Amino acid sequence: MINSDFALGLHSILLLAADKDACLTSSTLSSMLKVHPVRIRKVLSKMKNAGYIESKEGAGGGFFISCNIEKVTLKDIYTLTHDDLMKAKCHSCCPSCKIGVNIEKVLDIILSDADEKFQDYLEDYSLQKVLDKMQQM
Amino acid sequence: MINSDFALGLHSILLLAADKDACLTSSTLSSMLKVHPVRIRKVLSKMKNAGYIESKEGAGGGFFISCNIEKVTLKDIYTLTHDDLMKAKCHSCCPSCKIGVNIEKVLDIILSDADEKFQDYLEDYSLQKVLDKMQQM
DNA sequence: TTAAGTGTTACAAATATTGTTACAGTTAAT
DNA sequence: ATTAACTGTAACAATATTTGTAACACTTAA
Ligand code: FES
Ligand code: FES
Repeated sequence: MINSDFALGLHSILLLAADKDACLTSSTLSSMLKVHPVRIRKVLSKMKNAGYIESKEGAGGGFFISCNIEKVTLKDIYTLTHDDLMKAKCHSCCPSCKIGVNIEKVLDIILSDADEKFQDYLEDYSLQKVLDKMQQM
Repeated sequence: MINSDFALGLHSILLLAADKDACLTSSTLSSMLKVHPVRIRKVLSKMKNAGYIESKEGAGGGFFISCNIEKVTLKDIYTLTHDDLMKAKCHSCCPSCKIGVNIEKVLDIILSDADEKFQDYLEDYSLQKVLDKMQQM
């Protein structure tokens, strides 16, 4: 459910959020996070499309924060980094079974409800709040 | 978060739960679920250790339900099929950063709280309740 | 005694994730 | 205007994870 794009994207955006004036290149982030620059750009491009950060091409370019970090939450990062809803990889099974007909449907309902609860929880954490929580430790 | 052992295990145990007298072999389940018998046995052996089902070796053997299906919940199946708690695959990053020091710790706290909420939700669904819900559709 | 099962390990194949290369486009500085 | 330092993307390679297979010891019923 939580994939590593989430961790990577969050880590990056927190780094940008921590200093509103910072303009970090994918190469800089890359060496900080020990992850390939191209992957950084891919993940950050989603955040860019969502309007959470901006990027500047060319020499002296890079990425910088462009959102209200009190408003953007972990839920936002979560949705951005997860294409499909949480879904059990159901195995195709005999449609003749009384069970088979509905099990996938039922699981989908239950899991998407659970996912909703999960996201509700994440929604309570703005980037700012996460940053604050880190200070307190 | 939800892996396919969960779906596979749940599907199997529901099949057993649906008929208390049924004794299904891994081979039968295998052809119903289109999954290799050995994998079925692996997943079911966990359920056996937990006491939710029993198995009988030798000719005429197989798996059958041995728990109160009003009591065993999706949470139980979930715990059984997930070794680690939900954990963000954090990338090792410079421990010199003010952020780096705590980001992993904070994420762990937040995610394990969220996981708890998620499991609380799953705990509401007993196997019986899932079976009932399937009838209603 | 044999056929039909489970239990478990070791290994192979398939799939998914991650890294790499390549290159077109953009910008700042010289 | 040329160059160096960037982003944006796509195609491909390497790695890691998941899933399937084969092998074999052990158990039980017929
Ligand atoms: S095998 Fe899925 S219910 Fe029949
Ligand atoms: S790179 Fe993770 S916080 Fe420094």
